[in-house]
Amino acid sequence: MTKETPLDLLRAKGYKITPQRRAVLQAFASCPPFPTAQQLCEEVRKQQPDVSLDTIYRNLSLLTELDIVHEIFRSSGNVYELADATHHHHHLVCTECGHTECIDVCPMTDAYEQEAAKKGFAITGHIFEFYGLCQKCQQKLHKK
Amino acid sequence: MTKETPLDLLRAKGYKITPQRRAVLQAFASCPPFPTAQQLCEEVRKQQPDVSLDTIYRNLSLLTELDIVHEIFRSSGNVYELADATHHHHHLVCTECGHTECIDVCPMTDAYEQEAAKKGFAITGHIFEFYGLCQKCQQKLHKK
DNA sequence: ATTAGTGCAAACGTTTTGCAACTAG
DNA sequence: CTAGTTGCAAAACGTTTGCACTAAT
Repeated sequence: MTKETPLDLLRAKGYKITPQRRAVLQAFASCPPFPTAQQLCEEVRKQQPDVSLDTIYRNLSLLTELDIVHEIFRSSGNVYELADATHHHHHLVCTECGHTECIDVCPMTDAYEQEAAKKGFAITGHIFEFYGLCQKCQQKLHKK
Repeated sequence: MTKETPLDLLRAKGYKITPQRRAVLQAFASCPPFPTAQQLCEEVRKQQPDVSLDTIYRNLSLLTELDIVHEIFRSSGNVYELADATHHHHHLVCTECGHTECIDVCPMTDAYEQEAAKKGFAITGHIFEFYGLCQKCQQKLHKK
């Protein structure tokens, strides 16, 4: 029942703990929710001005592979969230401004797994996202 | 109860019916399901060799805006589907090869709308996608 | 010492843009 | 006629790659 930290997991898999890697993980705490690679990079650069954006990308893709972070596709660049910190949830995304909030519901059931299995699919994950207009954007559009 | 065709809708909104636009709409029929802009372009070029890819993009974005087609984000380039032809459904996507199938279930309920409304969101749409491995890719990975 | 990780620069693929020419209504 | 549409070329954007150098183990 010991909780494995991201760093433990990296070590366990034989990856090195570099200052850059530490910083990427920490950056999530001080970034807006669902940061882009860019935003994370800017955050990391406050501590380590010389990190390169590609290092951020490389680490994000490693962390995604290890399921330490989740990568969420957006038409205008992907965003990330720390996996372990958050319990399972889904998102409300404003189609105007991109503002994102979490919503504590999940429709996933065994029935879907079975439905998928009929087609030969083994489900490993799912996304359920709502698109709409946040309050601000509703007002803005109303005035026009 | 008259069914509005995509062309009617375009006309009604004051957009012109160009050969390129017709061809894009037709291309969906002869393309693999969930084509990319590239694939649609190649299909259109069989009839009209000189269409430019940007015209395809411009039309897809217009058609998406009018909800005639749906744009689905993928990390490796977005894909499209004709909205009207298909009843409401969701997708199974293979994370290895990208193979996509439809699944005839939808968990959307009023309860979600209300939950979202509490946070000031007006929901306009949603996506529910399952990720996993298709049969082929399961076998392939098993052999390794 | 060894292997993994880094920064740099350049490349990549998708999508968007400005513009002058064209065309459907 | 004329507003909307096109093709072209170039750019923008997020992301990935090859390489020689550096650093964690």
